[in-house]
Amino acid sequence: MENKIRILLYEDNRDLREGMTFLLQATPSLQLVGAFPDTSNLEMQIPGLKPDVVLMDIDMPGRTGIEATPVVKALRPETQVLMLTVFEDEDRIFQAIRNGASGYLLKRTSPTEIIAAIHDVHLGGSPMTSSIARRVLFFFQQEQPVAKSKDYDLSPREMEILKSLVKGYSYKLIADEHFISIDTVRSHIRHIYEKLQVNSKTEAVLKALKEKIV
Amino acid sequence: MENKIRILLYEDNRDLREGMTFLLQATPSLQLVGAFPDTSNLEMQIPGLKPDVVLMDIDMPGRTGIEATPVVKALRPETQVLMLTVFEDEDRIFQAIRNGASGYLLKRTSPTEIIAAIHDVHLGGSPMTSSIARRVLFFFQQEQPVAKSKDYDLSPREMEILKSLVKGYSYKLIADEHFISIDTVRSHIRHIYEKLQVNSKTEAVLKALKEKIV
DNA sequence: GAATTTTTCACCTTTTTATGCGATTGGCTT
DNA sequence: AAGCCAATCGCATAAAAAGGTGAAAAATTC
Repeated sequence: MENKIRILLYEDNRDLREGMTFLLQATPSLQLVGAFPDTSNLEMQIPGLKPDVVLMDIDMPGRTGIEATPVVKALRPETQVLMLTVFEDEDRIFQAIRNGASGYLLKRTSPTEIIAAIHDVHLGGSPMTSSIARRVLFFFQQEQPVAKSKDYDLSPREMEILKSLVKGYSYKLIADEHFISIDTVRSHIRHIYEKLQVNSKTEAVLKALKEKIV
Repeated sequence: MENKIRILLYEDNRDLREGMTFLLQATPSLQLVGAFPDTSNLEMQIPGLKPDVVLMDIDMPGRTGIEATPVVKALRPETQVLMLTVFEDEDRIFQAIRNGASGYLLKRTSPTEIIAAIHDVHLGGSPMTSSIARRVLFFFQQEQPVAKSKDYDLSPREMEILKSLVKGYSYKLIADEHFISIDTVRSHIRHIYEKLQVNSKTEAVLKALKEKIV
């Protein structure tokens, strides 16, 4: 069998910590390398214990799990952080995600699923309860209300040239990049302007960016 | 027992469709109200069959599942759409999500899990494979590099001019907008270029947008 | 109140863009 | 075979933008 997955647990509630410890130790594929009630020695423990997966409670005295997460990622980027919490509020979820957490489980998740989730993050997945996933998706849907990009019917070549414009290139550079003469670049850009209904590089670039035609 | 969950299936592959049909019909809590190889009659089927959950293949002849999803949500917002696909590429995932899909499963997901996922969406969750969840999370983490908006030390006036540049204005327009001479505009823009380390309007605009100094 | 920065303006030169009016080739359609 | 369009190139002109140099009033900082 391959090497055991090294687990480090941060959980302030003693009963929960001991319960989890028992669960983790009972699982042959996992190796619990530490279990602590707070993250005060995080800076020593992460490099020392080299965990593959950190199980992180959110509410802990001192530094919260959310605050500790980016520290873990900074100390050891390959370590995956799995948040474990009783709370399901939006703010915490997004903070944790932005801080680099790779998964987000509710504590009422069954032991079997927790074990499965640990394997999951270790394999590059992001386990989360489906209710949390829904919140994340919902947030996404809010984000980009306008995903429809009008069709300006640019030819393939014109599209390439437009992409170069969006890189901020001059006509000369674009010509070199595509091995065509500067007059050809002019020609293409003329057509692009017609189709996009603009008449300057800047306008074309802005339109391309705003309407995501690049 | 409560009412059965009404399922509508769109899947062009006949074997898969029949397999799914069998699976769904064998599940007492679900009621398959239709199974079609394409979405050509979507506009009739959704209001007629009133599905609670639509299982939507992504690749179908005619209208793809991604295109059909917003139509479903428009026709019947309370219907949950669950994408079923063999593909795991970023674009499709995000398109589907933005178009209103509530879950995203890979076809290799086991029957048990598919059934579980259906119950899940119906209860307001968003089941997705953990690998897809990872992509979604990763996208989130990318999103906000807001923290580091370098300080280019632009003066208030220069900032205003830069904003006008980002609107795509010409020197002349900017001069008019701010009631100053075109030479003054030039002067400001020169200073902006120096500070931003660029030497064209387009580059300045791109830098302003990318680094959010506007 | 002296020094510095910001904002304003001017003039001049060179480079880059925008636009008009061509043309040729090759591929695809009818 | 005729016609269309995409992609290539050329030349010419005008407009816009970039870059150099300088300078003076106004505001801010020290």
